[in-house]
Order: sequence, then C-alpha cells, then structure tokens
Amino acid sequence: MTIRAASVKDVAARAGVSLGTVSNVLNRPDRVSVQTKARVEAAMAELGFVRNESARQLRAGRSSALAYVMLDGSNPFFADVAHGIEQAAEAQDLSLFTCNSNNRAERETVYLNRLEEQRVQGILITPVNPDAEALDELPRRGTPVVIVDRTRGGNTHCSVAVDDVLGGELAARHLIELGHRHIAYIGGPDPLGQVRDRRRGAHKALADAGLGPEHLVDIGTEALTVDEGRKAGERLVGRPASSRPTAAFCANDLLALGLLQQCVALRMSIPDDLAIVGYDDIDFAAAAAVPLTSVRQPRRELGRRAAELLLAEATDPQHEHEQVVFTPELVVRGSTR
Amino acid sequence: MTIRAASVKDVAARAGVSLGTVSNVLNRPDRVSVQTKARVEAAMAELGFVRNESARQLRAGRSSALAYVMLDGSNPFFADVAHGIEQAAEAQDLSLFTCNSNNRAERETVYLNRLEEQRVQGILITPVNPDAEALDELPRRGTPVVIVDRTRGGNTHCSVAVDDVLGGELAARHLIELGHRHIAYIGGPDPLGQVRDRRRGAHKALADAGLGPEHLVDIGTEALTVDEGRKAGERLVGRPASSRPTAAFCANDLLALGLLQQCVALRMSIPDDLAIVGYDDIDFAAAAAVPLTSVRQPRRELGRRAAELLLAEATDPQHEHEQVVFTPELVVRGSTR
DNA sequence: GGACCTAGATGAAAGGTTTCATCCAGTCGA
DNA sequence: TCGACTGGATGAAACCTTTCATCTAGGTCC
Repeated sequence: MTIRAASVKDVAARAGVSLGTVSNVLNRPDRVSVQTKARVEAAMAELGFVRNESARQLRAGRSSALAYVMLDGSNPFFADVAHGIEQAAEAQDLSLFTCNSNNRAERETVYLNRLEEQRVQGILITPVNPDAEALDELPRRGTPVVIVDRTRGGNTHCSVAVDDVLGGELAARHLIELGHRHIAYIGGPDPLGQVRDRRRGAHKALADAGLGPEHLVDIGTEALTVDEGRKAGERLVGRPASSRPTAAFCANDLLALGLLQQCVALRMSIPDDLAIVGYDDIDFAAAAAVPLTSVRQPRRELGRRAAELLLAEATDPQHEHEQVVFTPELVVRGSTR
Repeated sequence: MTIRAASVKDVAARAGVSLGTVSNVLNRPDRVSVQTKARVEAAMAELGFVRNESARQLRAGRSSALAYVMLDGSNPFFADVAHGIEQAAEAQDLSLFTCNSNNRAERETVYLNRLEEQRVQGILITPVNPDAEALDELPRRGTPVVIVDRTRGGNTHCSVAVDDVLGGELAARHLIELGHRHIAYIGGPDPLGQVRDRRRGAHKALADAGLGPEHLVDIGTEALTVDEGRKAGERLVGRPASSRPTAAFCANDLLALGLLQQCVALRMSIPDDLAIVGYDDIDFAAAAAVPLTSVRQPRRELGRRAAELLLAEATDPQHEHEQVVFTPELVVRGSTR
C-alpha cells in the first residue's frame, strides 16, 4: 500500500517530463509526441496513477455527475425510473448518484444539501413535497432541478410526468365496459396529487358513461404499500355482500398486490368475485399469481426524458422550462378477465 | 443566478473578517466569538454560500462517501441490502453512492474506476465475478473493498455473506418433513456459487434423512429471474404426472414467483399439487397470492455489517480481514402448508 | 507596572489538476 | 545565412478549503 497516491507531479518526475505534459497526455493526447506519450503512460502504470476527481472538479467548477433523489427505494417503479435516467447519463458519459429519501422530508433535505455541495450538474427528484421551497433555491443558486413523476404549479422547473387523470379514466372505463357498476377506489393519503388525479379520471369515465359519482366508493389508505392494500382488502370483504363492490381500482400496484393477496386468502375468486386494476405496471404486477391488469407508465422513458431535460437546462443558460406529460396505457391481464 | 458561486473568501470580505475565521465558523464554531460568528453567518446567508465539497475533499485527501455497487437493481433483495448500508452510513454521517452494474462486468469496471477517482472511503460490492482481478487492485492502491453477499477464496477481503449451504438444507429438510420425496431444484446458471451451495445444502438434508440424491431433480435456468421461473414451470408441468415432482425449491424468490404464477395459470393448486420454497424472502414473496415459504436472509443486517467492516478497514490500517457469515432462517407460509 | 495568559483572529501554505501564455529546437523558404 | 514557422514541451496561476503557526489585545495576578 502506497503511503500517498501518485499525482501528476510524480508521474511527470518519473517520466522525466513536465507536469503540463502529463496533463496533455490525459486530456489532449494528440498534442503529445508518441514517444513522450508512451513514456508517460508507462510511468502512470508503474506508479498506479489514478486521477484525482476532486481536483479536476475543483478546477472545472462542476462535477460530471447527475443525481436522482428517489422517493421510495422499495418500490420497483422508482428503480425502473432510475434505470432510465442511468441510460441517458451513460450516453453522455456522466455518472449518476442515486439517493433514496424514503419518503422522509428530512432525508431529502440532507441529500439535496450534499448534492449541491458536490456541485453536481443537476438534480432529478421525485420530491416528498413538490411544493417545498428548497426546490426553488437550488436552481436560483445555479443547480438545475427537474421534477420527476410529479408536477408543480408555476413554470419554475422542468418536469416529467404521466397524465394521471387519463390513467384513472382508462382504468375506470375498462371496468365500466366490463359491466361493473359498483367500483371501489383504493388509495391515499389524499394530499398526494396522484391519488386525487387518478380518482378524478375515474369520475370522468363514469360521467362519460352517464353514471353518477356514487358508483365509485372511496376506500382510503394511509400509504401506497402492500400492507395497506391488505388492510383495504379486509375492509372491503367485511362489507355485506349486497353493498360490496364488484371491482377495485387501486392507486398503485403495491396496493393492488396486497388487495389481491388478501382476497385470495379470504377465498374470493379473482376476477369473478372482484376485478382488480392496479397502477404503474411494475414487473411484479405481471408476475402475480393472477396477473394484474394495470395502467402502464413509461417508467424508463420517464427517467430518460427527465435526464435529457436536465442536461439541456444545464448546458443552455437561457433555457425554457418544459413540462413533459406522457400518456399512460392500460394493460389488460387476468385480474379483470 | 449568480455568475460564480460565493466562496469563503467572498464571505470573509462581506463579513469583514479573514478567511480563516470563516473556516473556523464552519469547522470549529467554539473558537469564534458569538458576534463574529453571527456576522459571518449573516454574510453566508446573504451570499447564498454553499461549501465546495471538491475543495474540501482535495484538502482532506478522501471523500466522505461510501459506495455500493449493486448487482441487479431490479431485484428488491439488493435494494434492501442497500438500505442497510445506508443506515450504517447515515449513522457515521457519510453519504452513500449507489451504482448498479446490472450484471454487466463492463459497467462494473466503469463504476469502480470512477469511484476510485472520487477517492471514496471504500467500496461495497456484490460483484459480477467475485474473482475479478480489479477487486484486488483497489485495496492495493488504498481503497478498501468489502464483498457483499458473495465469498471469495483467500483472505484478501472482508466479506459478508449468508450460509447458503445451510439455507438449502433448511429448505429441503422442511420439504422432506412434509413428506415430499420427489423434489425439484430450480436454479442456474451453475457457475454461480450460491446456486451450487444451495443445492449442496439440499443434498445434505436428503442424506441426513437417509434419502439418496436421486430424490432431488435438477431443473436448470439461465438466470435468476421471474421469466425463467415461468419457463421452469412449463417444463415441470410438462412432465408426465407420474414423474412430476411434488415440491420445488427455487434458488431465489424471483424464480419462485414465476413458477408460482405459471402453476396457477396451469390450474395447479399450491401447495397441494406442488409445494414451493423460495429463497431471499423479499417483500414480494410474502405478498404473493399464495404467500411464499422462503429462506430469509438478513438483508438489511447484511448491508449494515458490511458497511461497518468497511469503515473499520478504512480507519484501521493494520486491520485483519474478516469473513462474516450470517445464518439464514426458514419462513413458512402458504406455499408449503 | 510588568509578566504572563488566553480567547480570538489572521493569513500563508498545501492539496492535485487543468489551462494558457511562453519558450525551444528544428525545418523550410528565400 | 537569416527569418518565419511549427510541433512539442514547459511551468506558473487558478480553483476553494482547511490547518497551523503566529499575532494581538485585553485581563489577571503579584
């Protein structure tokens, strides 16, 4: 183990050239004669030279990394979004740092601060609270921020999201077309814009079919988790058969999977006793014992596009903020047919 | 937007103090009088001062971050390991960078190089190939490396893993005790040490019960994925009923979930027609329609312990490499009873 | 009143890389 | 033979923070 890592200076000494030449070998190899280059490279190999990225960054003023602050590391949806971001970053030879706020505003703040201190090129974030002030300050101080899978009032940021109202509409329309007239909407907590938008879409589908809002019964949950899905299932099945919905639309797939499990455990048959539609179309939705009908969001594409917007903003100073909205798609599977 | 971020020098000028004093406010606030401190802090706020982490690192020689290079971002098992690492890192006020090699050696190499250039405190990795040379070079050059969820010959690294032979034994013994005498082992590709170890454990359980190895039939897969699990299910059910196993032990939960789905689709009853045991006990195993019996690995704990070993190695120069092996635990659920 | 302390403030130096203006030694043309 | 040019090589300066030896002013004690 070397006591101190070799620096360009050491390499220069070993190769018998100036340190500027070593730097040229690294950054503009064409300006260096082949012999010199060979000598320098040999010296690097002998000394096990490794570039010091901190020093590069200090000099350059910015790092060559992006960051994604994801909302919930245990939801595969976000892992897929991250993967899309990574692909875009890779294409530009940038690194991606992934942080996980785990739905806690306090962790999110810590990460945002650190990332700003790192001088990352920019930050992609699915925020705990899209209206948090910190999201304004960062761009004001020079670190671009793109909001992923959320929207935000005003035209202060670029954002990439999916049309949740339309998604809700697709899901509900599908159930209505299958003849269901008593549909449960399972989701919460309500302050989440997505939970509300998807419900709005469902109401729209009802209205379009000439049905009143009473055909959709709300079953609130405290979070969008498998466990909450199970609990919702219990409550649902607890209802007297006459007033029990024949179909359920869940605000995400985790809820739907929990619901599905609870229903199977309680000996209900899916989709005969209860048709289920989820949201997100995570891989585990297709992998469920009764494959889940779900509203697919273009997860990778979401990440990819967000990264592109970020890079555009990072390179072009007078850039116009853009709100990209993707279109969701219904994927019909066994849980509704 | 400021043309250039404010530096300590700017803050010092604004507050009418020397730059050393600003640094003291940041790093040793007790050595600064309250009035001065207040003045400096006001100046910082006015200028929107943000520490430059590159410069700190350059000065310090090392960054204050760990990194985890995970093998497969789409397997929730690794997300949980990462979460454990994060907890340990958080406790020490370190950042964690998570990278995802996605099972590709070439991505892994890229990330390792970058992380070394970043001078991270150390690297945790679940390697594509535990015997890769690069894993030796990093520690030789001063960046400690801890191997997670894999083991490696020799005593060259710290590593944290779970006793896979024992896990296989637990799974198979459980099935044997339930009366199964014709058990499928589903897993592959074979070069994976874990796939082999878990099979070895299963054979051991058979032997202990006085049963020959012919009671375990091998069904190879090309990867440990849901899709491969489905395919294995097709092959399994395709067998004539007389020679069809009555139970299956899968090398991980993704395979088991795919198998479960295929069986349900083909109208087999779980566990009556086929009992299934998975491995890893990811959350989705418990959430399956027929909750999956699985061998639980202490995922968070795995990550946490690995991070601790890494920090120990990073701080203590003459540190002894340690191979931690955790004990797995069988979690019995509906898929076997 | 002088010696001694102490809390607080100072600023130069170091850390590794990149850039850029400068320099050097050949080569070519006239 | 001289001047102009060129491909290469050079090294000082800048990037920003932290540390540490040094300095100052005010207070305490005899």
